[in-house]
Amino acid sequence: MPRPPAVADPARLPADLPRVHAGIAAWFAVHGRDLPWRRPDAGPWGVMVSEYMLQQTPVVRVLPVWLEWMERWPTPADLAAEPSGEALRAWGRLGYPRRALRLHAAARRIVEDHDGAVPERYEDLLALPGVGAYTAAAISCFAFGRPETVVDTNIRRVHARLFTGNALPEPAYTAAEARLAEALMPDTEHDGGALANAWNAGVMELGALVCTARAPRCDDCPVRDACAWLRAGQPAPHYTPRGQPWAGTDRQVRGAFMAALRDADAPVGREELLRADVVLATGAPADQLERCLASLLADGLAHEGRHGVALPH
DNA sequence: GAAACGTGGGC
DNA sequence: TGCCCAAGTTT
Repeated sequence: MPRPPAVADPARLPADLPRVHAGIAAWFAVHGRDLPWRRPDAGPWGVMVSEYMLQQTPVVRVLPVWLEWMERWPTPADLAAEPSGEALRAWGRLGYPRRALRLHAAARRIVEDHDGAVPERYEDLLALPGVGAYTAAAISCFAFGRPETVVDTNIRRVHARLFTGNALPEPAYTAAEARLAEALMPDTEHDGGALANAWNAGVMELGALVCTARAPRCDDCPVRDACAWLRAGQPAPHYTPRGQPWAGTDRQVRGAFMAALRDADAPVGREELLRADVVLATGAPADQLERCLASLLADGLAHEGRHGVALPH
């Protein structure tokens, strides 16, 4: 079986790639947001917490929760010393609460296996619960300046437009995209990772602020002259049918149970929990309520003891 | 590889 | 109003 080429076809890279690098770096230096986890005093743990919270959740909703977390748990050991239920409660309504559970588990792993310090290496980060390819690269690069190739949804969209000429990337991440992303990384052998950090962060920020999914602000783009999508006349995206509706789903019902448990300061009797206002508001039938509660218990997002159901210990 | 997994805001 | 989207990971 032939190996794929190590880098993207050089013919597909723009001849003025260095100019693109410089343009985005300069734009980022001026327009990049002053987010607290980008400040030097945030530290690796601050970066790590932000990356978990930002998985599928917008910056504006993460900001206040991140500030609370960093004040309350300034180190992995501080979080590791708490019951997991405290992490779930402090997670609030960020969504996908298993991220809080995994971040708590990762903090305990860091204390046990890494002497309480967030690991620097991609492979060590990848081994932590809740850390996938994106998050491992992001922490390694943004917290430690390592030249890892970071690819998130913003970066995929910028690449699709700037270099491939498509309005949006395909739903599934392809090997060709990964090769392109690798090939685009600036040569960072001798600069301590500063170029890689600026490139990854700059492209991501460009995607978040200018090269947005809908209504991109191309007039404000520092690399519009090099954009394959603009050159092609901004062809419209072809939307692929999306996932299930929200109303009536297990996700809605599970979310309602978690909201009820977060608001309770003591275990709630099973019958009382099933009749909580937020739970009843879902209009879900009894069998669905039972199934969802059972799944939350199985996932470790809730715990049932003698006195009722509560967030886990 | 598809499907599941929360929540809220924008157009 | 409904559909789309938001710094993904896991099974």
